[in-house]
Amino acid sequence: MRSENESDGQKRRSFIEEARRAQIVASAVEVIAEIGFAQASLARIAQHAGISKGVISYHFAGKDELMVEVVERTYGLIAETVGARMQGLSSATELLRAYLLGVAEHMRGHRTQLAALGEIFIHLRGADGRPRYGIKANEEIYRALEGIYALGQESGEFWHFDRRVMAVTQASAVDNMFAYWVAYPEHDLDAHARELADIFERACRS
Amino acid sequence: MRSENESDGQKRRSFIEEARRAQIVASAVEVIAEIGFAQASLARIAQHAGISKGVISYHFAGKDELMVEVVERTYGLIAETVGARMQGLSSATELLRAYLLGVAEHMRGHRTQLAALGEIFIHLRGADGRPRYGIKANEEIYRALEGIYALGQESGEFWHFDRRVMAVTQASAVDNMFAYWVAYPEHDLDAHARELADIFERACRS
Amino acid sequence: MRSENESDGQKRRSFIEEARRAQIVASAVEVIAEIGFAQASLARIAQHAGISKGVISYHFAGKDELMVEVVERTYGLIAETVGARMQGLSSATELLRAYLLGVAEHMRGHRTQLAALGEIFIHLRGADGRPRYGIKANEEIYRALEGIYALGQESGEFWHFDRRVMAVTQASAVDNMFAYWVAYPEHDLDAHARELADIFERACRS
Amino acid sequence: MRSENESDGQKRRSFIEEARRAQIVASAVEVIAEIGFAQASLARIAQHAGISKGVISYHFAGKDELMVEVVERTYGLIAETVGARMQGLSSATELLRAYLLGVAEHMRGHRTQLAALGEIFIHLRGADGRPRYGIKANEEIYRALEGIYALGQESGEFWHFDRRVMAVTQASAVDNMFAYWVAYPEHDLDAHARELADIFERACRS
DNA sequence: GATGAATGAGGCTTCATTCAT
DNA sequence: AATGAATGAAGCCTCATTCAT
Repeated sequence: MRSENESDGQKRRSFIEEARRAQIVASAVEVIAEIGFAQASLARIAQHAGISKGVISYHFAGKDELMVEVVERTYGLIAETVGARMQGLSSATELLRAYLLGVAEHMRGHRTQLAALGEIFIHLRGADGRPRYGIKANEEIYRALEGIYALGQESGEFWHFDRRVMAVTQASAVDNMFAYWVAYPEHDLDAHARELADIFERACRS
Repeated sequence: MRSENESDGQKRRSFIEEARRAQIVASAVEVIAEIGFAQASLARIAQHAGISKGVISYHFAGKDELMVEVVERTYGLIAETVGARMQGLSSATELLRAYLLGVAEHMRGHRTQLAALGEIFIHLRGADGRPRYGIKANEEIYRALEGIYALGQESGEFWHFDRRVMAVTQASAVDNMFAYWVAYPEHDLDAHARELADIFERACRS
Repeated sequence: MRSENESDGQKRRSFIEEARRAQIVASAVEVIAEIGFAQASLARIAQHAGISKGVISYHFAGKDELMVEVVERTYGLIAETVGARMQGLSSATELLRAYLLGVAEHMRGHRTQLAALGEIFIHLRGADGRPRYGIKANEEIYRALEGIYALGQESGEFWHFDRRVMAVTQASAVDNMFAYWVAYPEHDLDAHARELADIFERACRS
Repeated sequence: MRSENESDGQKRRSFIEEARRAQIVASAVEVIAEIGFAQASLARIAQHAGISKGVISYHFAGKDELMVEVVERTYGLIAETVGARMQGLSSATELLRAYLLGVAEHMRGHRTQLAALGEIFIHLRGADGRPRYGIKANEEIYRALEGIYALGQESGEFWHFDRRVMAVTQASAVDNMFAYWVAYPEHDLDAHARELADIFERACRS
């Protein structure tokens, strides 16, 4: 099993292995986005990639590792892109708007990945049977948003709402914006994001 | 199979059959809430109810029909209760607040059902493989909220936001409030609902 | 899964289930004796019994449970038969002879079961990967033999040898007598047992 | 494949190949002793040796050939060592004692190899599905012991017991002494061997 | 000589469903 | 009305072996 080599933190993956992993991840994304997590068996993912079922087992320790890698690759890209857009902004209002518009703009070009990500977040469970990415996995996002709110409340931009409730609300608004867009592809995602920015600006400002 | 009789819309179910269906539905709710939709096999539901696996097959055409019935029974109860609380109110602001507080109060006593409902909404798929209760199943709620928003916008209470976006946002805020509470049982649901009412009042008012 | 009912200690098995379990156990014994534990897949056991593979899964929680049941049924019968033959004897020498001759006589009519039992003892491993019936499973036999030796040493029949070493030696002598007989069916088992009784009488007597 | 050259009986192996084979054999011994024959896949043996899986396939015709080589190397060493210790002795009693003490002393320093050897003896099967080293593989030992017994019976040291039964018994006593020691590492192997020598002296002497 | 990659068979398990009683 | 029994498909995983580089 190739994947055991990772333990020392060094990337020991050959070029070809990296390519295969990427290919398999891409295939998984497409299959999951199309038929849903529960129906996305390794057999189907392999078939869609035009490879043997065993290849996946060779490159990944198991289905879980594959799914986690899908999440990491996809999610990492998002965080990177959006984070860059928020660089240099200082007012809480600007930060929130940049976040909303940025994440929407990035996702506009990655609908399949978005759909797959959502499926995995919802369905993937750990060996203990509990969701691997449940609500609790949002903690990082909640903290980040709460930080921005605290900034705004200190500067007087925002009123003294409960930051946790606001964070949960705003995060869910973003999640559902995407879910709505995945369900209704003709929906104008950018306009939705702008409207959301307006709504939360009003909801937060003092 | 008994269930074939339902097609004509008449209730032909005997008392005993009705009782069995209710018992099975209740068992399904508990099992799903505890171990999740994916792990809730008919065998486990039957075992938890203390009955034979075959009984479920006898009373329900299949697993799907059982799940649909779980949703209908549980969801119907909510709509009924919350609808009653909104009766007689006229201002849009009041209606929204009544809705938020009402649904939270009702759910506070039905956490198991809430958790099961969420699981089924997310997981259940039709014979075509597409989600049976996806975002599109929210259409009814969206319409209802949009109606209230239109009221408020006409009366001048609300500014002229995009009603669909606001509906999607508010519905998601409610859904996630519950999801958060299911994950963190010690979370103060009523306080969250009140805060949410404040937030959306600010977000909507002109 | 039927087998979950056992927990309360009551036998809730229907007649037909009991028959099936017996049939499956018998099939497992025959297959294991013939082709060995490692090759005895559930598929082959089912095929040899003329039933579907799923039937085994229905009646047994898993392969492990089946194997354990094979051991219990077979081993229990031996202990019962041999125990009865030793009843009423008092001198240590007599007890040892009765044990050796008794177990041999019983086994003479159960060679297939003996072979299967040996295979399972050697091969079966628990979930932790360690042998389920290793040497340590002989502890009970060792204790029983040591009891007899202690009797003989107190009465003066036996010299003061190390009881544990003698027990390990005698138990292994019996095990290998059977293994030899399984390998060489024409070998005279009863004569071997009588010779063994003579050998250990000389080895023990003071 | 290199190994095809062996057929003519000549050693055509290069130094490096010989080293590799020894390394692989050593790795196999360690892995088998630790996790058991059934779990000792080629992948694990290769990983433990720090080499690629393919190397094993390159140097050995298959898993079977590797296992056979493990046995031959390990077993050969034992026979050599113990044989040397018995050189020059003449009385049957002395020979048996030297054998028992010698093999125990040698094994005391080779527990890993002993454990691996036991695992292979028990598990390895030929292409026909029958055990490659079953009881029948003990024939050589039986013959050797029988030779000593014949010596003792002729010289009058021993009574006229059945030599085959005694050989099977004594061989099994030695095997199980080791198995017991592998299971209970703190067990005093040498003391066990001395006790065994006493026991069999009493069992054999006229 | 050595390696990484790929394969395909075979194993165990789970499960919704069907059926005879 | 209910049950226990049986089925067969599908899923994931392991592994010895083969092959191109």
